Amino acid sequence: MAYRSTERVKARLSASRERIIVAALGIMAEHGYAGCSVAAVAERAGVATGSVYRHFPTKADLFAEVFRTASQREVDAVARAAALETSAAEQMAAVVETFSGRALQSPRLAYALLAEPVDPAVDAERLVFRRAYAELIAGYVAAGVASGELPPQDPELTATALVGALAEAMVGPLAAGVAGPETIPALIAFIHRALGVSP
Amino acid sequence: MAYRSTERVKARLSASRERIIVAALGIMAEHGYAGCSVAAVAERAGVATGSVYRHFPTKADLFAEVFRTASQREVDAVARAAALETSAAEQMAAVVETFSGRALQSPRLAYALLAEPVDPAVDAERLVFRRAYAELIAGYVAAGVASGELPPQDPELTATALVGALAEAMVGPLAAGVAGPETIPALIAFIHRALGVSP
DNA sequence: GCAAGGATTGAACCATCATTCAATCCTTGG
DNA sequence: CCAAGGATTGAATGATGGTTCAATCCTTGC
Repeated sequence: MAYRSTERVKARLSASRERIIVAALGIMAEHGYAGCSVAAVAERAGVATGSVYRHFPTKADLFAEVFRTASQREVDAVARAAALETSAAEQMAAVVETFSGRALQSPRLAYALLAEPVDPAVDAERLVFRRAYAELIAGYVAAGVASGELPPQDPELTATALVGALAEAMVGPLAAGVAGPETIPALIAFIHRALGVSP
Repeated sequence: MAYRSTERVKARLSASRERIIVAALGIMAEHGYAGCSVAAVAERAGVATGSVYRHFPTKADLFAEVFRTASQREVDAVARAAALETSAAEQMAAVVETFSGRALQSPRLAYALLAEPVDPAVDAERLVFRRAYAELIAGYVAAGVASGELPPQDPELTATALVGALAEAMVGPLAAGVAGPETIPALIAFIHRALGVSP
């Protein structure tokens, strides 16, 4: 027994794995999911095609993880921004501003995460992403209802519908490349009405 | 010149074409877009694989037309139901009821039309579908704003966001197979709030 | 330095379908 | 009935791109 994987090797392995994920994310942000062949990801990561399969059993598994990582980052950013606010109305305004601001900052990535046609197995990960947003929003809605700031409603349904509204309202601007400056305030107004925020 | 296509032949051709579209729709409704190989469509239509290409230059063109046909049917049904109502509030309630009712009636088809991963060229057709709904709704919203039933708002944005909300709220139930009986009334309540319908 | 065995390579492999096309069948006008 | 030529067939073709694997390289402990 002359070889057993040691810390140094393990570190290199996990660095490779990380580079592959970062490379995949980078290509997604630049060329969308469509540009993400395994060969392209491998080349950008500086490894051979076959090495990708040391770390991920299939391409779908790799991209499930990529989606998970990227999505988590988005949800975290939105949650962080919303947590600075106190009322449900302000929290939701922060959600919209952060979500749209980040999406417009990286439109290609946002489009890939939200709407680009992808492998069905990866698409499933999108549901998780959207549900994470919905959970976040549902929390704010429930608190708002409990405190009397918002009228009685099913927080889950409201949150799900709002996620859909937000995503749909962004797809147009993302395709166009920019959103008119009035889009985001108008969207916030819409969402405030939908929540039943009293004017 | 001993052969020139005659009426009878033209009729047979267009019947074939129609059968192909119907077959494609049927398979979509039963097995989703994923089950729609050209060979499967051809077999169901009772023609050879190659004959499909007498009528459509590519598979994407075939399915663009299939999506267009199916979508138009949906939009028409919704428009017909909404046209029976007079206030924006009632019109939107009719939109939601018709849309969700039909979706839950043919969940597989609804999922394919709304959210299933498809060829990018076909996906583009979905945008048209969603925009058609948005236009329809925008008309009702604009009328409601003009009559003073609804508060001032950008009808296009409201309509787009509502389409997103509606679609998103249906994806869960479509995946689960059924919607709880309270889902639709709750969705109507949400949409009424979002429109600013006074209670 | 060396043998053991894991890590890495990248060209070959292969599965999946969309698409094509040579052969065949049918329809038409004479 | 015939010849012309379009319609139809379905097996072969081909493109794509994920996946594999024999060969090679590296690392480890002695």
